[in-house]
Amino acid sequence: MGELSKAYVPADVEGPIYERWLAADVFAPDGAGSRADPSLEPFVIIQPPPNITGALHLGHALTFTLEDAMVRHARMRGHPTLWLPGADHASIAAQYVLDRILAAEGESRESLGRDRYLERMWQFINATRAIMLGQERRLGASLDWSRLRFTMDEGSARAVRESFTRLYRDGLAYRTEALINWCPGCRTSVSDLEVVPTPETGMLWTIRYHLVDEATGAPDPNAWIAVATTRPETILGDTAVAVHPDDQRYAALVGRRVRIPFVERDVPIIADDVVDRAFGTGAVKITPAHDRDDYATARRHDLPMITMLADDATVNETGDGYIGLDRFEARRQIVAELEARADLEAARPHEMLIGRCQRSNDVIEPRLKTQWFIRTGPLAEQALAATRDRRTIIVPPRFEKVWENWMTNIHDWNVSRQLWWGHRIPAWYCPDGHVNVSADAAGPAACETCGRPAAELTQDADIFDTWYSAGLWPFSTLGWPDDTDDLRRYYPGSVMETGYDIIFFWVARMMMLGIHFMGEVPFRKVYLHGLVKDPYGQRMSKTKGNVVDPLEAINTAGADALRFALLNGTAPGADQKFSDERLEDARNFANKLWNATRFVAGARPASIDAERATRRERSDHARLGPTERWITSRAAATVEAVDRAFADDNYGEVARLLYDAIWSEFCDWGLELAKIRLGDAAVSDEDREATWWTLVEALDSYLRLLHPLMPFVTEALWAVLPHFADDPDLLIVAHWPSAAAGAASALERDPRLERSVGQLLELVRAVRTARAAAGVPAAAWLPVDVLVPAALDATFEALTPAIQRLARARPLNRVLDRTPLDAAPAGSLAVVIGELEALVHVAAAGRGELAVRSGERARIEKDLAQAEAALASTRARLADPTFNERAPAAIVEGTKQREQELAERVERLRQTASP
RNA sequence: GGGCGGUUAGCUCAGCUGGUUAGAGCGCCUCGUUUACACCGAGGAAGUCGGGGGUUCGAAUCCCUCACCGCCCACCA
Repeated sequence: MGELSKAYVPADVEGPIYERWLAADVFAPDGAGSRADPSLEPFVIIQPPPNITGALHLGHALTFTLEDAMVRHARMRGHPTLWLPGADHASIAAQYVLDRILAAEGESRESLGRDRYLERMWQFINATRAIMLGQERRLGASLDWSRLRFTMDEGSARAVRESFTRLYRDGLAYRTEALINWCPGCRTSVSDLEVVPTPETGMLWTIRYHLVDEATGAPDPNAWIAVATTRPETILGDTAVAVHPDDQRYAALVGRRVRIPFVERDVPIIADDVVDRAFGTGAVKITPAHDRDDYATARRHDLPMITMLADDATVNETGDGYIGLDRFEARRQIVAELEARADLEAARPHEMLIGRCQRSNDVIEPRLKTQWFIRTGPLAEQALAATRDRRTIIVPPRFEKVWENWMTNIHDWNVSRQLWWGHRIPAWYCPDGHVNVSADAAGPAACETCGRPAAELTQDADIFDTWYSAGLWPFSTLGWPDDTDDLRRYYPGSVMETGYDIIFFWVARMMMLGIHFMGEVPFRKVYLHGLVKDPYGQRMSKTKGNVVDPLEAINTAGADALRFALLNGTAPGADQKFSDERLEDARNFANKLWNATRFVAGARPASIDAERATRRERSDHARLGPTERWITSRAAATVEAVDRAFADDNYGEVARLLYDAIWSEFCDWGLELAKIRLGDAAVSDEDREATWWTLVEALDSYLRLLHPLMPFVTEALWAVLPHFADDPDLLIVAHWPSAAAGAASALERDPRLERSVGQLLELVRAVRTARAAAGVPAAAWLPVDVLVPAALDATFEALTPAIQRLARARPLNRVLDRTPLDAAPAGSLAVVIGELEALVHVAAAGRGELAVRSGERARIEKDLAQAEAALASTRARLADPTFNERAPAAIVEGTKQREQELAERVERLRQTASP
């Protein structure tokens, strides 16, 4: 047995313990210290590799805590566990961050050039990655560091090239010119998911387009069609005006032509269902190259598509008179000019949704680009089939609907990014326009179509969307495309744990790519956690300044406290508010546990010497009193309840259960009861030892149960307890209490005993209440008479010293019949608990008059009124024939019993209220 | 425009498939130098379970509806 310092200082225990785990090599499924049973199914967590861009936030802390709890739980149950650490290169996010750092130094992407920029990026991310991994250790994450991976390492690169080549070969990757989301700030395309619809008040302008006179070919100054638009600058790219086919107002105009101002282009008026007759003027300008609807309309009508914006969102060479102007400046000038020409019919504020870049917040411009796309239709179908036939389940289930909806309406995935930090698209183009896609890092030896030598081929300048390599994570990290042992053993994963906010970004892509390349789902279960918000329910963000730094929380309260605080408030898929109070409460809990263990360690009977106390012994059953059996039974009940909560993936429930069991049961009652026998000189050594071993037994179980949530403090405390011969040195690899070979499986439930002891504990509570109500000094001894039914006889006898001490009740007299109670003297309070009745003689403490004094009388009368009301409603129910007829017998019986108890309670209280 | 979640004590939340008098932590009030812990212990005050309707012997729990808050999805210029 070891020693515990008087004060619990998390910082002193956490660091050294993590080092011990590392030294013992217990994290890896095949580590030297692993005690995994190879015949059990491996438990594999797929974790979202965090972005290398910076420090971890509380959301990460929740992720790591949940996953670590899952892994530790499975590890203790004997499963080989694999939790593979990693980092995501986060191309657009990383470039965004680095660009800002460079800007502060007066440099830029352009000034450095691709090679030097990437060099700089590696420096940057190597530094941030080290910080990030250090934070994961501080949190206690039991990741298998021997398998550390990165989405930009060679293994990922190979998987990216190989997978993309196969997708291309299978017709699931294609290159085409299409309308994509362009972020002028990031200078790249982004996926639909990265466009954030932002409500804004813009303007809706009504503009006149003059009809072209069919005879002269000139615009008619007196004839026009008015269109409504929120983006007048796109006039420069208009190639038609559309009206609804059934709109009588414009029926005669369909087929006529109008003159587009500034660019002086004549375009047709067409009819299309897409037009909403009720909106604006009922006529819409069509700008195919810069609007999603218009693009679709143009394709139906075979209209020309004119791109009028450059990459930096200035007007390009097609925009006569406005060339080089920023889009918003061009808009301003165009509106002014239209007004000057009297072609601006109206202008009014308009509420609308503007697409903004998730990263840079720039207004996204839809525009035409030639890019690579993944054909998601067939892939999504497979992913849907997998969730529908439950090969992968989603927790909580309500997200299945969201999943279904998204997967059935999925669009093809634009994977080209005009960025530098990421995996280069493995496509090479020959001057004749032939496309070569190659899994070879060096590219094809020659054009596969025309045989031109490699030197004449040029590789696509673009890189992949970050989520492409992330989507390969579950198998690229296990050696794919090679057929490795790891891949065979650890694919598919058991649980994919992540926040619900990246279900589409990441989970969906892993499912689609995993099924396609591996022929089987990448994971059996998707566990989604919620967002961690500030105490006011606001999303934490750097700009709001309400971000809680996990490291700071760890430094002030300890990693265990942070972990417990996060889990204590969690339910699958539910957001939680995080506050200092929560953290403090968790820290207090760790402290409580520390002190309870310190007490148990220090309470070792002298008859067990230090040497003997290094080996765990089973408590001698014959010597266990009701107290000991109660402690054991409650611990057994907790094991059962915790197992159920784990099975339900309800980690918040696990936390609550253990908090209550350890604090309110084990500490408040168990330890206090045990102190009686431990400190009683009249008790035999053997009995005292049995009591102590009982405490060790219960505490040992609680530490095991709590370990997945609070690994550090439990590991430190477990070290001071005696262990069985087959226990390991470290709790992290010790058996789970309910596991078959569990060291603590001797715990047994005894519901009848729990009820008996429970009633006596209630008696203690009632005496305390009476004492407080009557204003009896805490130190004073109160005489108490108790009427004990035969069934409670033995238990009462055994617990008498405990009741005396805990309630400060002395003399504690057993009375044999009710007579003394019926003749309750003034200055005595009657107490009725289940089968027990008692009289607390407060008068004996010099407070007799208080029993009938106004304050106490009001109190008793209130209790009486409550009891009478309860009795009345219970009787009313029993008098109802339909209740007796339809309610289950057990309920009816219970209600009858209740009626009896209430009647007696009312009688007692009446006597007390009016002596 | 669809869809999801939430609404329980001053605050943060538990209350599973309907069944005694709805619970916990924090905060608040009273008391406490009992040899694990004041990051503690004992006791207490505090809730018409968002509103309305329904099903049922019985509803915080199931159904309908309304209100408010939050989120997701969606091509109305």
